[in-house]
Amino acid sequence: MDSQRFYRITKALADPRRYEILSRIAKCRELACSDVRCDLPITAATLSHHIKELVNAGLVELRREGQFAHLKLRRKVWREYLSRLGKFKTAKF
Amino acid sequence: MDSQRFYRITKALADPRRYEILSRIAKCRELACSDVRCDLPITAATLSHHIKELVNAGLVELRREGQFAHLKLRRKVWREYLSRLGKFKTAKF
DNA sequence: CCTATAGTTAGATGATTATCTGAATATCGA
DNA sequence: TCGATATTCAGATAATCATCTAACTATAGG
Repeated sequence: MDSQRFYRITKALADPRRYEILSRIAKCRELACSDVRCDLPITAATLSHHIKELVNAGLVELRREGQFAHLKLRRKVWREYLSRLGKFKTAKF
Repeated sequence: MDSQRFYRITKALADPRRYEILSRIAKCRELACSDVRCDLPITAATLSHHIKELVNAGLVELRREGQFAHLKLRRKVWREYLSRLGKFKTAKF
């Protein structure tokens, strides 16, 4: 994982609303935007903005099918992110 | 680790400069502010601001001794953060 | 005491960004 | 074709925040 992706992911996680959105996506195999939003107090436009950030960061994959956009966590990327964060502390104290 | 601390940490990591600062602190047992800053292109005031965020997030411990403020990564908190992030993905796909 | 060094605080500024509204596009079902 | 639903886009706004300068406190060493 290169630094640019790493920082984009870190930034993407930093907004609580976006984190919640990602969390919902992660709990399912796949989820449509409208299902993500169901009881969140945000407009569709705002959700669309957050989804774009998550896709840009490489954390979420978007598959279009008819009227729907299906979202999926890219679990490999997520694992790579955790792995890089885990290597952060190099010294052993 | 409660949600407030979790979000503060996530936010604290989201600025690349602050991440670099934390990274420097993590590589040592303890480090003075001036040593953290040595070759960073920021003013002492800016560093002070970042340090405050890291301390507020609970990631860094500050020990005063004479003119110096010694900084140390709170490794237990860091481990707890990683652990919570790791539990993020509950579904198994 | 004086000066240099370490760090903090207060206030200003400019950039980023989360959110909205309103309009647009696309697809589906009747 | 018409209306409903899903999503996106463009532009505006308000909040957040990284950074600076300038002034401040505190300590160490002559």
